[in-house]
Amino acid sequence: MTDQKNASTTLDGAVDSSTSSNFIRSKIAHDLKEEKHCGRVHTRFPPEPNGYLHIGHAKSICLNFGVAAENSGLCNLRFDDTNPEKESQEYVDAIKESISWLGFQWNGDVRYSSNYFEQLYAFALQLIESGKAYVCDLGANEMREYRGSLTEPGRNSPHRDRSIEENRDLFERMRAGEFADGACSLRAKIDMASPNVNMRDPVLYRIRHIEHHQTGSQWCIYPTYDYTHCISDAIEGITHSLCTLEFEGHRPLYDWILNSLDIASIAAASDLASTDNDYVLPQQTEFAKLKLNYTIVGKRKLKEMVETNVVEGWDDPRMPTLAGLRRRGFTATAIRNFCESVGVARNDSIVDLGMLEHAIRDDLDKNSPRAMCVLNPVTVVLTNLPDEHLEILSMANHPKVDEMGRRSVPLTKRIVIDASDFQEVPVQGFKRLIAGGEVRLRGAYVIKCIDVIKDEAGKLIELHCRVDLDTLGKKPEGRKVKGVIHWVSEAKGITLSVRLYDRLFNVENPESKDIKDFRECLNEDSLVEITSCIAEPSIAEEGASSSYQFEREGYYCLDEKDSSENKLIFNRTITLRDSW
RNA sequence: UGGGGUGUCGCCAAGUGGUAAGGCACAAGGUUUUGAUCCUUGCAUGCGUUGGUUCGAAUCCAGCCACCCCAGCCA
Repeated sequence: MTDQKNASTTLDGAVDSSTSSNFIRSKIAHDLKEEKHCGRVHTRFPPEPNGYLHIGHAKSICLNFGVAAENSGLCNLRFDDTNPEKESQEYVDAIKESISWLGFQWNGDVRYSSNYFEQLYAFALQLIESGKAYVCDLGANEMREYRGSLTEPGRNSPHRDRSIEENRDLFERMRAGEFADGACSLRAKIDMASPNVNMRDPVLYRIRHIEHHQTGSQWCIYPTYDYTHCISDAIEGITHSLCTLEFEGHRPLYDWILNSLDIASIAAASDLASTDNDYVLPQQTEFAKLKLNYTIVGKRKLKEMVETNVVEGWDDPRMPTLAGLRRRGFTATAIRNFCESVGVARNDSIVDLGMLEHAIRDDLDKNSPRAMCVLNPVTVVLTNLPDEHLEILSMANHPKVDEMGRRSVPLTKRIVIDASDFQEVPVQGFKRLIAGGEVRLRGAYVIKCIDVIKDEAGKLIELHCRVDLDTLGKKPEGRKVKGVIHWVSEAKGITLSVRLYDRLFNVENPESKDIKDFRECLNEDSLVEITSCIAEPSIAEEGASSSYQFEREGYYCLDEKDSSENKLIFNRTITLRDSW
């Protein structure tokens, strides 16, 4: 397991404690008051290990772990691994890693639905014995025909009335491997005419002669989600089974399965068997998924983006995965605050990316040390300084937090400033350096541009400026200088690369049905790399932070994966707000 | 067209019959050696719509409209 200590990358690690009411919190409070589950609150986060976790999962994680913690309850981590075809150990590991990073600790050992395969099988036998399940030989296509449509009832399978003995025998032989994939399945005997198509004799078990990442070749029949999920919840003593809205129509099935089983046998198979709690069945409650504009959170599409190299991997900093956001420089605190601010409701909604951006700026502003880095360097010669001038200036690491200490910044005769901070003929409202004008060098002196040096083609070579030596730490006399720009010593600065990230898609809703292929709306400029940036030397010193606010530019973090000792690469997490 | 859901400010979202919280965004001021942060102010006579009940309705009732989910041996 990963270290939970470093879960939060912030200094204080505080998550906003201001929580607002939502219908799930209210329901739990109500259930507690009624002593519905003997005062217990036990939730679970149940991902299928078929991909990496993304920002949408973060909402569910925060909800499940959050409501448990708020009520002195527990939250399990359970991998819903009933479809080995799409799953892998790599995903299991990545998911655990992301949850820990977010700062949550699951109750006890990691669970797997596959832990319960033997119990699930026994319960299936129980259903067969009570005449509530049967083995059906219909193929997938035939089954679809028999199911009817949204407006027409289905028809009973010709195998629906097999005897209990025959069903038991067939099911045992399914397990024993006597049948090929798809040859038959175990189905619940409910109602082929139900207006809820989920209740038209759903499949409980299917045959798959395939290796499972947890159980190897032990099984060749695998239980379906609908059959597995409710029973797994019941076994783990889950009180509140929280899931997203699309499972709403499955709730009657969730309840049907649990109510069709002998409750004493469920209680006996459950984690609560050895306690003196009265056994109460879990209840499913649905909430709306988190969607973000300009973002795709569909696992299938994210996977496709990885596989077709639209991005460089699941942890590409442009990805909405937790691994990607982390590499981009998002903190766990920011993500948790964001999830809290978004709330939990039943409305289909698309949250504005601005909310996520606010959450990360808010956290980083409070906790990131400041440094100066010039992205597009232009040389400035401070003409009235001696050639060998070397002055060490002390600057605060944070403008408001003294405890973050100070750093040393060298000033030399030749420095660099950003190309965008100089305009020979300024546009209206420009308050940086202009020919003949003055500007403050952040943390240092006021300088005045006295000469603009160009080559024959008119291309800017360098700027000659005079330093007003009487302006260190004080305002110049008799005039006001409104502009402040950042700078770095040309000789003492260190060269590094910076990756500027932007949204991956240039349309608000890349998951909209009007868009056939997400490739149509890819933002070509989602990654721009600049390789000749110059930063103050403190960022490469022993014990330096891995994330900074590069003043006047934005928040950046070291890319640990691609940086090497002689080549630092910083990822831009987010720009500063820019109201100019 | 069957069933299940949802409609409160540009985006989230509280609100559960007593006269529309909050956040984001936006706008205007102020502070500032980051055009950042911070502070202050503004931002729904209105709660999909039409009727009804009531002294009083976003909240209750009826109709209508819009959108979402369900016809995998996926989850």
